[in-house]
Amino acid sequence: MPARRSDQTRAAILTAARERFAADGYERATIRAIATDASIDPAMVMRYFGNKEKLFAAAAEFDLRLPDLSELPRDQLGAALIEHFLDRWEGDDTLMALLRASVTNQAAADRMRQLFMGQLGPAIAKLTGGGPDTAVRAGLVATQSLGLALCRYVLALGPVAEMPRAAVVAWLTPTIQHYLTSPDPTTSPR
Amino acid sequence: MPARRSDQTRAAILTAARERFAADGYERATIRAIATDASIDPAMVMRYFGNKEKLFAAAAEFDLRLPDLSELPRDQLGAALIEHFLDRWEGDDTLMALLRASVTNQAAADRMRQLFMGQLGPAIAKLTGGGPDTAVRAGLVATQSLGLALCRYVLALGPVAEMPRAAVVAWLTPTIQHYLTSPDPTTSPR
DNA sequence: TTCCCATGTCAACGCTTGTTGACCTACGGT
DNA sequence: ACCGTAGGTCAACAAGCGTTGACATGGGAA
Repeated sequence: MPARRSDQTRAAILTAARERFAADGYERATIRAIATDASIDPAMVMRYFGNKEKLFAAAAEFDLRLPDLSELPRDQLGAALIEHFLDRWEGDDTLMALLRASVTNQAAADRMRQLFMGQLGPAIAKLTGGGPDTAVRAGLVATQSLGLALCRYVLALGPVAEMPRAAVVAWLTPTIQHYLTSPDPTTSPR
Repeated sequence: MPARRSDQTRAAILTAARERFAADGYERATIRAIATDASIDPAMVMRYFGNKEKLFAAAAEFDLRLPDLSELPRDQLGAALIEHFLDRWEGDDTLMALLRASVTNQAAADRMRQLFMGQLGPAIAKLTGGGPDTAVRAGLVATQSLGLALCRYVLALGPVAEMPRAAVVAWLTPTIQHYLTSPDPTTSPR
């Protein structure tokens, strides 16, 4: 299939959509604004993507691209995961768009779930051997990762937003490491 | 000042507003829907609260009601804080409304910041003696607490949402304890 | 009773939104 | 040169929004 001339327009729309959804969330990001950013007519967006819902679905496609954790020394898992998350957050607004939208949009929330349960879950399963607590561990990592993103990038909570990247890694490493490798505290309360 | 008859209506509006903001976020929660829930006319909302912005400000008033942490044994701080947060989240939709709105609404984000920096910060300062890392510690506690709320109550991430309260406390206690009492890892890297 | 003000109702406004369909334009194959 | 079609423009639609102002009502003070 030859490269159509319209692919350029499609790409421009997707980029503008990602930026708007990331900055404004699902409902405040208007098709008109996205079209203006992409220097085209709003009707083009409809022609290429059908409706706003499908546009978001296309713009919010994302892959965590998790490295193979089973090849890492066990005590470096936490640091590696955080570094990777920070990498995936910066330089691409897709996760930002996903987070901002997932709070009020059902489809975005679904995709967020799929990201952390369907991608992070299996990656962790390779470490734990697929024990029954695997999903719980993935969920716990999600709470800390998303909480960090929320406070650092969305809410811009002073100290968290200004903290240098190295400090974030230093503080969060033990936490993630704990969720990944500590024995399940609910099976042996003491 | 005698109890006016309208106070009942005001209260009904505020309750309905909190529920709608909590369930739908700021923009999708409409004044018309709130008025219907409160069994009154939309114009009443305007008369009592001026506009949507002020209605939200009134509905989202909140106090963390943090206990005096300095009276607790140092090794029970983490568990006590989590228990308290879970208590404040359940049985009152205000925090839910605040979280859902703060992702797209500036005023809500401001209030969230004020909650965690202006209330949690000072409470932690009484523990650390007000060192320069106090605000950072408060921020870190915020990341884990809000991340938990996001995954458990908003996104309903399977395992995190279904985990019994006791399991949440058991898993998160070491994390919060770490943020509160561990020596700053950035000042002595090794 | 009379009057007044707090309380509440109603219909409409101006605006923005997602979405649609009719229309224009230009270029590549024949 | 012709023409079909991919690509793009334009104006308008219906619906929903926050918000407003004119109008009803009803109970307590005089």
